[in-house]
Amino acid sequence: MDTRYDPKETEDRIYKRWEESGFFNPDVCVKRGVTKKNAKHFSIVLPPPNVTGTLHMGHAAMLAIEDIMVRYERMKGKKTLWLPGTDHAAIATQSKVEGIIYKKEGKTRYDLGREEFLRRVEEFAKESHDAITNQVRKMGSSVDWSREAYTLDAKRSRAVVTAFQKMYDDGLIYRGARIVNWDPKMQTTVSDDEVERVEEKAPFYYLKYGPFTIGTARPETKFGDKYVVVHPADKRYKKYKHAEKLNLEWINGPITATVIKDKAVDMGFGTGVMTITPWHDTVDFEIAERHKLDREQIIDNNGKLLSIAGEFAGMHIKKARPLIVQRLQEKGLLAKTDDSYVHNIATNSRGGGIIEPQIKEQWFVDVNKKFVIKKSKIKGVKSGSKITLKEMMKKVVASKQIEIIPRRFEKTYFRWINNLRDWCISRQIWYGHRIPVWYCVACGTPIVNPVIKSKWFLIRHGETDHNKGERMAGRLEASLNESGISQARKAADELKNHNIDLIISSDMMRCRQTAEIIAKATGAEIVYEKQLREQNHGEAEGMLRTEAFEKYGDTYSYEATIPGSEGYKDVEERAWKAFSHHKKSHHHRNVVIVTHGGVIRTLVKRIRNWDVEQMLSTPSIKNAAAIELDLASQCVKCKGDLYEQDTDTLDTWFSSGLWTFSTLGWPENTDDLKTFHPTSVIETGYDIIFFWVARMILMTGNLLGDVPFRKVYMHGLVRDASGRKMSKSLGNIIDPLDLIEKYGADATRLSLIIGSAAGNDMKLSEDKVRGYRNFSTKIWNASRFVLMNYKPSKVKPKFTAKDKKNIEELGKIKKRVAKYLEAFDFNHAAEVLYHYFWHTFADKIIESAKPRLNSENLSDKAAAQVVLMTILKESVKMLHPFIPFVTEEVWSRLPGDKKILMAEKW
RNA sequence: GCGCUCAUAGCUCAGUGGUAGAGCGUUUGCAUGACACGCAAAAGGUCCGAGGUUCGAUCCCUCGUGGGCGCACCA
Repeated sequence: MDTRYDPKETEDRIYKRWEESGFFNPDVCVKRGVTKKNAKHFSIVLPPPNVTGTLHMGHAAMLAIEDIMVRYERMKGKKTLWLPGTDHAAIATQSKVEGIIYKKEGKTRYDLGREEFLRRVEEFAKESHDAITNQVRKMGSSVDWSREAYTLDAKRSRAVVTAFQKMYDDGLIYRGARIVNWDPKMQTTVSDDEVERVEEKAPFYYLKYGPFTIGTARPETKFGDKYVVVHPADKRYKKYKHAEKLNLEWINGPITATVIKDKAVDMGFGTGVMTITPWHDTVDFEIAERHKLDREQIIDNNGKLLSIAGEFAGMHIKKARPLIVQRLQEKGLLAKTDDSYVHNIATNSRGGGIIEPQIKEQWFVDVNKKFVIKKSKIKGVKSGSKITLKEMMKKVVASKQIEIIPRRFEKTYFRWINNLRDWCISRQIWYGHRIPVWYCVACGTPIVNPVIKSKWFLIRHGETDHNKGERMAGRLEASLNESGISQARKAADELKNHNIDLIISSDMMRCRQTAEIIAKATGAEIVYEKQLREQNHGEAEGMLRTEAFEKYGDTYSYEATIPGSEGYKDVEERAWKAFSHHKKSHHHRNVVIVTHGGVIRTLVKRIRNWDVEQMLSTPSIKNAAAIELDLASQCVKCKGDLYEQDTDTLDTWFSSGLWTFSTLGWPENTDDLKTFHPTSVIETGYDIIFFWVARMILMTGNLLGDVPFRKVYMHGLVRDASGRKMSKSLGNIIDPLDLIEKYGADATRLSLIIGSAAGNDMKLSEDKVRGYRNFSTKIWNASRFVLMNYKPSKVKPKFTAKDKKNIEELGKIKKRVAKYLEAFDFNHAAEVLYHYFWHTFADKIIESAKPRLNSENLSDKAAAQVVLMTILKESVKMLHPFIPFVTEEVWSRLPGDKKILMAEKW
């Protein structure tokens, strides 16, 4: 044995041994007699790391703490499960991948299209996943890999859909138009919690608004402001009555303003007068709600001004602002400018842009609506009683059914719940769970999670030279040109993923060719249908559009205008008849309909229940573009049977909120669910108490009528040696893998445990890690010494009083450590052990044993040997949860049975 | 503005209603048959300030000072 312990040589080998032993899996522990069948359970789900990259020191701390708990409980004989997994982290991952692609290829997600973009994200997520699971192993985490889960895998997706449906049925999920946080950069809504306020210095303008002076930092929102609000108690504006109308000159000319009195106004701020923009401000929105005021959209989804802005319309707000100020100045409406104004602007914390509030139709979770809690396991709430999500969330913590460690975070928790508004759960990003709602194509009625009988695709043929040349090609035959062929191939490629059974195609050449390409890719049979032929243009066949237009007038009319031709009306009749007929006979098959631009327009008109005008004002779809429809049971409202799924995805926290039970097999009532839920502890950083902890409580309360966990243990943030947050921009990030490489996982773990209390941030320096690396070496060498002096003999040991005292002290240490561990005080547990092993065992007990080990008095010698071995064994066992690798390695070299240390009795 | 939190040795941090602790660092000895990633010693603190409760406060309470964090507002 070497005088230096080499973690690099040891750790991977030992982790492999653990994995192969199967003892990470509680079922194996029971089967192999390590755990009793009827033992109590101890379960933790690993807070799933985001697949946005690799693990940082915070994750390392989390893994260290959880592994201590888990190893301790396992050694104490509990049926112990630590369930690992990863989180798709929808918006964060998408944002990250979008950034990478843009940087590398200069392309946006729209350039790639939904399918290709998602493929790229999945690829990235896979790499992250592999890096993460490798790191989790390197840390020595005793997680049960056989149960590993991903928030976006099939089982978890099923849980998400089931959850959505139940909450929808309970009336807790609703769709409504409300003001939301819109991120123009990522083109999506974000939840209130994901909005991060950043300080900004901006000029503050005082504007003349009739007899009033109003202040604003955002003149570009002011176009539509026609309400002027003052506090009802403000004496300065006493002479203006509520609802009084005033005519005044504004940015783009004279307007009529209405005076509103509302307490939301802060009399002390600025002039105490404000105008409101309900469409783009939460407070203004609420004022408008209270007084039933008009709302008007000023800024579009891209941050550009709408037509209300007059000549500024179409301009980005950033560009428009100085011009608008200039205009105001020219009109004499600018009273003064304050350049020292500092305010907070809302940004999307997940790598997005500056938030522009918008009123949008979105899906929400209603936190104030009562629902019936059917089978309640919540203290103080009877089965069958009614409760709101907010009330339930408060109750479980107030009643101590869930204990938060450290206690002070309860206050933070309650505060958050009190301020909680309905949770916007729909996102316009692509990576995530599609919202499981379909809309009837004809009337828009929503249906949650319907049984889809089949998929129907309407696809236009690929390009021909006639298309390209803007020629009237109705019945005129033409074949695909080169780009038409490649368009068709691309379309066929995507259709491959949909198990196409049948292709119904127009029998004209351009469609036949397209259909054949699709058939080749999908293996589906083709049926030709004459009724799907393109509109007959009669005399005008072969003419340029412009020529025909001159000669016959409107060539796009509903009624036929060209001699010998069909109008759209005629096409609609035959095409719809054919479509309906095929739909009836092939409703159980996935069908691709290949036809022409004009035919698709008329079919879409029928399917979507449009009027003629709407059809005519909607342009033809592009060559080889497809419309995807789902066929399901008849719509309750209009009897239609074609549906489209909502294109939005769910907030990532919707799926992670189910984590404690979706990982255990819910909605199936599995053995795992019965055994391990509610979980014993959730251990996480205090920074995600709202995002995650609170939402798990919310979801579990509604879906299971229970709590997700008994205890919440929150660790602090890991900071650098001078207390700064570790971040890329500061360049002070310490990679856990580097530390492990240099000093070993044991040392890395201990340095994250000792000297840090629950909920308090910890500072980490390499010096500290080095110190604990030295401790590993100490254990190694002390063990070496005990071993090389341990020669079992037949002589009966004769123990001294000191020996007995030492053994007694060992027992006391054990009790103290256990007490600390059970109080989640890992810091002290580890410190006590550290101190005991080094300064009591190694420095005192071993030192004083040295002469006895060389003694001629054999029974005294034997006693010394036995005492040293006993203490060593016990110490190594106690230390194992903290520094599993060295202890396991030492254990394997001790005499006696060769059981694995992680499965020993503590 | 509301709330939380921290202030103890040079540094990083534990801690307790009764004479102050650890690691690292510093100083001084030691190549002592486990270990120099070590051993043996040592120096080093008005426990942020003021007041209060108490027989007694570093600890409990109040106020203050200075850091950190969260939430809300920001027209």
